[in-house]
Amino acid sequence: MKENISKAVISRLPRYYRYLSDLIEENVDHISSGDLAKRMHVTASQIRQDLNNFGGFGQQGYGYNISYLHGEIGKLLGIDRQNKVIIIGAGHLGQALANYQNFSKRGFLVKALFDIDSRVIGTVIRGAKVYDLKELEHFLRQNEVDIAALTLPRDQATEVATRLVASGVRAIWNFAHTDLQLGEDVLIENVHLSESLMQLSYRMLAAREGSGENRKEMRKKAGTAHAKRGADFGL
Amino acid sequence: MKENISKAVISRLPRYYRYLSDLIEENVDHISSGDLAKRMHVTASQIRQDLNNFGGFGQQGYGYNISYLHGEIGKLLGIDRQNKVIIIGAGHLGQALANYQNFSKRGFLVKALFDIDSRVIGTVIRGAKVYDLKELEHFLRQNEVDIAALTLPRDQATEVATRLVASGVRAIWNFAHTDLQLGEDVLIENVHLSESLMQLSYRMLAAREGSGENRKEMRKKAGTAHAKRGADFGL
DNA sequence: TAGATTGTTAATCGATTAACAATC
DNA sequence: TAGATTGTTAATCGATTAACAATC
Repeated sequence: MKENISKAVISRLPRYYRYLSDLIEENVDHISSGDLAKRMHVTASQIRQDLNNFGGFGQQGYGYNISYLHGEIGKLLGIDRQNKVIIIGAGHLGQALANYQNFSKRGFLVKALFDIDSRVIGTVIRGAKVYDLKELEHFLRQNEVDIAALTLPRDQATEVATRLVASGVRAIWNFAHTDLQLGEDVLIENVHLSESLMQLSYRMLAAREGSGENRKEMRKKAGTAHAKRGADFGL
Repeated sequence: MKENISKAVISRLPRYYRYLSDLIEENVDHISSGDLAKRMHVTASQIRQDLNNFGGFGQQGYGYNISYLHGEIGKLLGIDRQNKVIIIGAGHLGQALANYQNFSKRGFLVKALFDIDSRVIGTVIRGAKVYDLKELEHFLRQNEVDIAALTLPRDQATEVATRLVASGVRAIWNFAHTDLQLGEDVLIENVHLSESLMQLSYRMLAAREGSGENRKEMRKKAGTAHAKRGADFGL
């Protein structure tokens, strides 16, 4: 197994895992890189290169045994074990995560939530209690925690993250719209929802321009704008 | 302005935008690529290359005017206009999105939500009404919609997406854990939360291995495992 | 003007794709 | 065995970084 797997490869592993899960559902027991490539709309070369970063999971003339490969990728992703998660911020997003079935299915267990709002403190969400944020350090002394999800406003994120790290948490799943600058030994995975939405918005504009339409003068509905404005701009 | 901007560049634009917003808050009025690079932990070269895909926004010997550059990137990202959004699935995640202030601040206006659960149908979230999903087509005939966010279970995603596209929606922000296969003219931006979490989980394991520890035998807390197990595995 | 810093070309690095010998 | 398909090397493509002349 290679030492440094590139981020691009890692980002594709969960997708392979998902497609293999689907194939198991369909009772397929093996598949070639070529056939999997067709399903996933990638090249067979990429699949073989990606997998061979971790070992030779296939067999010449046969392809890949699906349940074996599924298991191996699961191990790589740490899905074969339990990961204890706490959620800081029990607003809608925090509650959405706590309720999300896909996580517990993959071994991510929400052990507690934390908030500063007395209206949610003390409530229980899918078996996980919402604590007062003041009790964070106390909780972390008593309980092992692998991952902390930050679903709180940007201006509180840095302070809470610092407290988490001081109490030994080494992996943060950050939904706050800020770049946390913590120690080198702290892993941070960012989910910046508004950035994702802005990328979609960019692509919408680019697509409109690509189709020969003008940006400023355009109506929202592509079809309408086309008819009304197309002639003005050399379409 | 170049024709085809790479996905890598586009994905960095919102981050530039955010840092520029922060600089405006700090009343800084211009900055060199070198200083911005330091703040953002990227290379100055990358910043200059990225920006020059869209035009020469800077000035030799001076740097970049922040409010001008901020405005230009905003235009590129489509933040200077209103984008009408509907949300399909008024569960926790859908409600989290509907409540998210950052979106409306950037011109993304939630016009309506849709659900099949009679307990939420008819309620109003930040001024947006929750409709019965049956009324989707009727709503889309009466109202312009730029973006539909899909926050519903995986097994309903494809069907709803097909209906959206049939009714003219051309941009989908997909939170369902599946790859939607729609027409070439339909833009899809995926947010696969569980894949993000799995990547974090992968990196946790990789970090542990990198520090010379054994995976199977290890305790959860790195410090403890180190002391207890380090000697066993050639540390 | 002199100094600073951009815009842009060239060099490097990394990731993807193609090709094919190895082998099941 | 013959055919299929992997694992892996080589070729290509693209993205990042370095360098520097242009210029404010």
